[in-house]
Amino acid sequence: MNIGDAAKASGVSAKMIRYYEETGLIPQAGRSASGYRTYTTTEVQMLRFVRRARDLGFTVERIADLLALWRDRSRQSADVKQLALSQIDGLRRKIREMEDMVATLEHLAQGCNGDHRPDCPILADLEGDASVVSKLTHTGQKFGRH
Amino acid sequence: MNIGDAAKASGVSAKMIRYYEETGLIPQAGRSASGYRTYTTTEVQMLRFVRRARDLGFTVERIADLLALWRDRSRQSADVKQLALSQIDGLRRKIREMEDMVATLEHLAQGCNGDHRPDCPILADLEGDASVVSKLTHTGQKFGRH
DNA sequence: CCTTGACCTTCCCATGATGGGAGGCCCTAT
DNA sequence: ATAGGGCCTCCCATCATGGGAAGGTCAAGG
Repeated sequence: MNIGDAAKASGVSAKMIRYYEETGLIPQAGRSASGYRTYTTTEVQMLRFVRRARDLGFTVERIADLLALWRDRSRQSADVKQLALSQIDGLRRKIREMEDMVATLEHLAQGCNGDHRPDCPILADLEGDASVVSKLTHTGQKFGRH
Repeated sequence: MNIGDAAKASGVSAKMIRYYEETGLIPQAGRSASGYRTYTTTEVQMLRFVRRARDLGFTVERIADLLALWRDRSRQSADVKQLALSQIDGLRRKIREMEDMVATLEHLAQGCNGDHRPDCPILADLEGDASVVSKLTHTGQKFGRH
């Protein structure tokens, strides 16, 4: 089948299929006499694998590792599990960071009455404590304020 | 003060300060006779504002909106709050997506014994159901499997 | 048989936020 | 005067993805 059908069947866009091939994530596809890439069901399955792994947040680099293990029939499941667990760790870390942001934003938004008046603790917080700035500019000061 | 000190005082790297200026997020800095950018405490405060907003996950584009409101003394706090709430929504959506990934990965990892044997439900899941592939390749089939 | 439209090819460009580095000028302290 | 550190601009890279142009290919229908 041609790249368009492989894209539909795998959920990976034709653009990305070419990109994955170019960067070596997947092997080079066969070519028809006229130069069209051709795909077998096995190759489509590999593309689905990639797609699924992307959906789970793996980077392309990690997916290369996963594909290597996939192909390696003498792999140890511990190696696969390790990749999955470290992926979970990475996701959890990012989740925590974003949860912190949400908590801060909620706190700030809660203090903002959200009406026609200009006063807003959100901006006040972003603006920061002016004393912090002057303190920092004091250490290593070369120019006075002007 | 020069860009290096402004960077230290604001927590924004000199590289990024130039980038923000180039893209119009912040106004062009003044220049010394020799062409060095010079910064006042007011400008450093603006940089701190940007930095803080970045820490809260706002994109540079959103920060431009925030800065506009910051400068607008006749702003309505409702507008600021709206930006904050929509930022919270965006973060929550991403958090939910990642939590789904974590849940799936945990489920898969839990079923993987993680030993020396090659069998692994994680890979099996990524591999997908072969019947799905053949079903998809059947609809719109142009080439048989070979 | 030829046209039409859908598909494929490669190549270049853009995104967003950030960093690295080269080549060259400037400033200050020794 | 020289050394070192700081600053300047310009170019390149990242990561995964899409857009689009210019041109070749293929199948269907007139």
